[in-house]
Amino acid sequence: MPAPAVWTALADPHRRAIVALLLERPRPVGEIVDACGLSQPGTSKHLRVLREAGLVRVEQEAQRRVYRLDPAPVAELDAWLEPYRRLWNDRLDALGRRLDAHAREDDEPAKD
Amino acid sequence: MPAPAVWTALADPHRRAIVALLLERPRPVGEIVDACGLSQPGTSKHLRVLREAGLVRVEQEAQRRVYRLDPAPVAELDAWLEPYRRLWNDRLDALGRRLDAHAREDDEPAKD
DNA sequence: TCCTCGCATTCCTTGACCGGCATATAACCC
DNA sequence: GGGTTATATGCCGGTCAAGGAATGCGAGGA
Repeated sequence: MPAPAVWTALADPHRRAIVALLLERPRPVGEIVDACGLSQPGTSKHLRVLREAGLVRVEQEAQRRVYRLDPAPVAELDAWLEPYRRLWNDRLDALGRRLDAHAREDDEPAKD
Repeated sequence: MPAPAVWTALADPHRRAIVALLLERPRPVGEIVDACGLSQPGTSKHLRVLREAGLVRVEQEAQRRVYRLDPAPVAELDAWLEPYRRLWNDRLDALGRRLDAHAREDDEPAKD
């Protein structure tokens, strides 16, 4: 169960964009500012939210601060999804069974 | 890429609770009201948000309305997570490689 | 037909969040 | 030390969401 802060952090499109940027590689703030077309203070505040949610980590590198994605909370999201995967796996299984059935009786008229 | 509405819908803890309830089985509104300890109108409004995000579907059954989880948006969430899985899979792979290396040179002194 | 049950919608108030601006802070360079 | 670069924080106005109370509305039952 991901921390609620993770959900609220990812609820904002700008922050999801930032997370996507950091997926490619770690970046200093200035680069993020340029990429997400927001003011520097605004970007910094979003980074704060992501930081406090544990989604990103900062590393001070000379006068710049490099932000890096932390995999753990995203992994928790993945774990949260786990029980839901049954939903569409069951559907695929059922579809597979019906396809198998059709293959075995492939010269009978369709009954569906 | 899940619709933004899916993210905002799941950002609320009450709505996540409702989704978890509907994961077990479809339920009429009254049951959801009892379970999530919220007023009936409040619950109904949350259900509306979930409905408009496509996360749930309603089926009128006599005088009751039965809500049922729709797998598609959750599957989109799963797809969104896909590129991020590399993050912790890479870590596991690296760990695995190091374990293999240790196994192969298991009488040499550790160099890490 | 009237009444009741189950649910949705509306109005309202409060609180949270978003974005911009101005400003503080900290590290580096001269 | 003074100035510059890079980032964070505080304040403010606008917007939007959440929860409660009252109400609307359709389906069934007497």
